[in-house]
Amino acid sequence: MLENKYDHIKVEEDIYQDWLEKGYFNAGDISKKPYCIVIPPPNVTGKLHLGHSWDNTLQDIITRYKRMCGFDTLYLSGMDHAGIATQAKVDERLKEQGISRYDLGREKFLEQAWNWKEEYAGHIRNQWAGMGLGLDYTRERFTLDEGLSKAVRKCFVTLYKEGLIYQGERIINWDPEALTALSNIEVIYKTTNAHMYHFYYEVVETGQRIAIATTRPETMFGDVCVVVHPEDERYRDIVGLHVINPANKQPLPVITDTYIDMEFGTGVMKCTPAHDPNDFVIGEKYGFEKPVCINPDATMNRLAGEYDGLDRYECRKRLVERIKSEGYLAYIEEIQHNVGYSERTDVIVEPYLSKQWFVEMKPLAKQVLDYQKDENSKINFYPERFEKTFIQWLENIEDWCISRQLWWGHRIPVWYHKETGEIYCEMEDPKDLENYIQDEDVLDTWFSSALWPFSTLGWPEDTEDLKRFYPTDCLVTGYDIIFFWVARMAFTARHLTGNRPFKDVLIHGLIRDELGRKMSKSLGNGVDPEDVKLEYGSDALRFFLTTNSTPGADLRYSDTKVKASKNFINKIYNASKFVLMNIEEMSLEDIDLSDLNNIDKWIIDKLNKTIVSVNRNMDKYEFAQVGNELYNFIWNDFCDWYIEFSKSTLNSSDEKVVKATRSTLLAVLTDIIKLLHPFMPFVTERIYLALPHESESICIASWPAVRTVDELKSGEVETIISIVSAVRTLRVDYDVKPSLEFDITVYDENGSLVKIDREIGNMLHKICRVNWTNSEGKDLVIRPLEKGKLAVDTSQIIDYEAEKERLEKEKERLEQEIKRSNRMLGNESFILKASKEKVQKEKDKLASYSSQYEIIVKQLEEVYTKL
RNA sequence: GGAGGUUUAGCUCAGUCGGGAGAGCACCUGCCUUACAAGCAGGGGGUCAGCGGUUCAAGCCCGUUAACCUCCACCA
Repeated sequence: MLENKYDHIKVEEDIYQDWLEKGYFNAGDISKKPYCIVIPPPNVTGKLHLGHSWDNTLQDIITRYKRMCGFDTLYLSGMDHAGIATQAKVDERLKEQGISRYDLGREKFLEQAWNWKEEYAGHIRNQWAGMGLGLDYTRERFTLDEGLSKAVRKCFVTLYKEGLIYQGERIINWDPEALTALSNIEVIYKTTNAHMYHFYYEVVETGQRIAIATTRPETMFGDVCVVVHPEDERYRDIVGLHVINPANKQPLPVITDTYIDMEFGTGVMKCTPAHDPNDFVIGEKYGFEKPVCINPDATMNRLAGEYDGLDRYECRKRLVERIKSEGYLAYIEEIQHNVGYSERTDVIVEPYLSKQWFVEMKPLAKQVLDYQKDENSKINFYPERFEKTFIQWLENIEDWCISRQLWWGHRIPVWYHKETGEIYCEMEDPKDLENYIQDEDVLDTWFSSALWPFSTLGWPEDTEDLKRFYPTDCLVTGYDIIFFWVARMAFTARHLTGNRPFKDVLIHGLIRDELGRKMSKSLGNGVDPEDVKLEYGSDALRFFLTTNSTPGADLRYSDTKVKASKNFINKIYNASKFVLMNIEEMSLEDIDLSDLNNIDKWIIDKLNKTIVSVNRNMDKYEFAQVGNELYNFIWNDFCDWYIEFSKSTLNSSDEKVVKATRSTLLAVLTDIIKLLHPFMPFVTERIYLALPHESESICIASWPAVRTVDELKSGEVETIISIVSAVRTLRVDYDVKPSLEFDITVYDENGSLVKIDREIGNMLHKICRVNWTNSEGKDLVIRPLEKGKLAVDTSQIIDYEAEKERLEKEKERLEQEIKRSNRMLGNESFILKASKEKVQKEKDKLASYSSQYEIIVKQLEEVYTKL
């Protein structure tokens, strides 16, 4: 039995633990077809936020749906070591204790990091439990575990041997706080107020001055030349001569290159090959040295002379002052330009010449792009437009810097021979390990994430799980990580497994606060899923998250909408209570749908249509549609009409009628909670177990199928509904007190009296007293129905003036409709070109309008005689 | 500079095959009717951003303008 009042905390407690103990989420029934979604592994850096709740609920909905549809469903659990992010957190914790990671050393630091991981993995699992996620924990993986480390190594060694991973000295993005290289996409460009410094450079040979601009004067200690366009008349005379670098007084050769844009600035560029990617290319091209003048921690080095050891910005400040005092500062321009910041540490990234490991992306990207042209093996994006984003990025891809100067991560599987310097890169460690030194660096976190869909299933071993569940069926993730993750999984999968990593990608947006702002720590506008869960329940949060946006769109958190979801759940709970208290000791075997009355058949028919449509939309990941349909069916059709009708039929003296109603109530409710289960697993389980049930848990119950019942007489229930609605409206129009009596007569479209069903009588009885008599000849209010009309004796209360106004208004509306309809039907092209059904439909409408119009006009005449 | 998105009721958003504009919340009126006041019944409210085109028919397709948003690239 259900508790009298719906209490989400009580309903949601204990259920999850039971599910886990029974092992419903553990895949392995090989008699069924497999279905697999791997969880996007959350970082073990902290608690999960609302974005995770959204992402995970979508995955959970799909897998619960598939499980009920009879698939051997694997929703694979796992977490990500999150290199930089976690290392920063552990650093921070150590700092609170007054120690740095260098005090500890690599080994001890990693111990700390593993402790951190265990701690946060526990928090994360608790949060998953709170959200009700049907994860298979027996297969849980961690990006740094043994198996995945092996996969990472296999990937690295393979690509290395194919020449697709290489070591090179390039300009990379350097994070001077984390002291590591970053990939291009880990740099966030922000428009920043800055200065453009224009300095004078004196030509050695002639003494003339030219102006050159820079935004980063401190890098001038690394300048090797100045460059002008070969066709630039202004500088023709000084090409081949030298200018004095005002920073260090060293002469710089003036060279030409067509890279220079004559229109930009003064048309002269200083070239700093070690601190700028474009300058690097020029430096390479002309064989210049590439002097580095900044240290990894963003202080200046010896090349900066008197500024040696100073922070880069302090150096900039002092250098500019000095140059100014020496008379070589032309002017300082206030500008706005894009400055790169580290995604993780938010410090300004330094473009920096450094020896790093790279993946050559062009050939790998090409494989994916070719593959996207094959309808049968491409990755299908939902919504489709994100495929374009994906493709454009791959088409313009640059090599991926994968080495990181961190400790927390996969150590690069490369050893250097101590004497020969020869490189060793194999699956096994070198036999004579003492003769080698391993590369100090670790791999980008995304390098291991890129293998996630197959590494978690056992790759590179040819495991049963890999054979069975790979390629996975669907990946659910936000559009913000298509580049970081989706694209990289696509190419590793294609190259290493010869397959797509997943058939479908369902993309969602970002979750925002009530005002549409991104949720962030600095704004303090984050909403904690735990708080929402406590106040409204996990089911309500899940229903809100998944039925309030279209795929790919952002979602605003809305307290009132979560509350509305909770109210919906309460409605279902109460409806279930009603059903339970009316089905007596009924069991599933007692359900008999063979002899139903029209209203029973009507709700079953509505249910059938709902099931068909829900299935279609579930398969398209259109969960907002599903939510809407279920909401309308349950609230409007089932609760507002069917349950209300049932209050009458349940009291019937005819046993058959009672049985049919009970059967229908139970059958429909059972299907309703099954249809809702993926969205709100807790409350539906609670109700399911309170009802007579087939399975020991709704998690493993079967998805509803369309039920066959005797054919429904079309339109009859709609007619009843329209009569009831018409009377209700009348009652309000005339402000009828419940004690007043109505005499009501209903005529069909041919003007014959319609016999009123007991159900209608009972429905109306709740709002006013109704007598079903032939009331001809009395003072009547007439209201047209879609077919036929309704006559009500309201002689005691009628207000002819008000009635006239209402009728005039209705007459006008009908006139408009008739006009519109006539215009359409009078249009030859419409008759000729529109489908037969459309034309017939329009004719039917016109007929209905016309008959209603006639009724109104006649009634209006009546009313005018009374005025 | 390139790409994409958004614009529909007071607010937040749906709108599938092109065929009479929808929901939730808010608002107004009346109801504690024995599942539910977290509720019931009734109601008001829209130039579907503007302009043009295609079509018998456009919120939907095409073009264009505007405002806002996002991503990518980025120049001394």
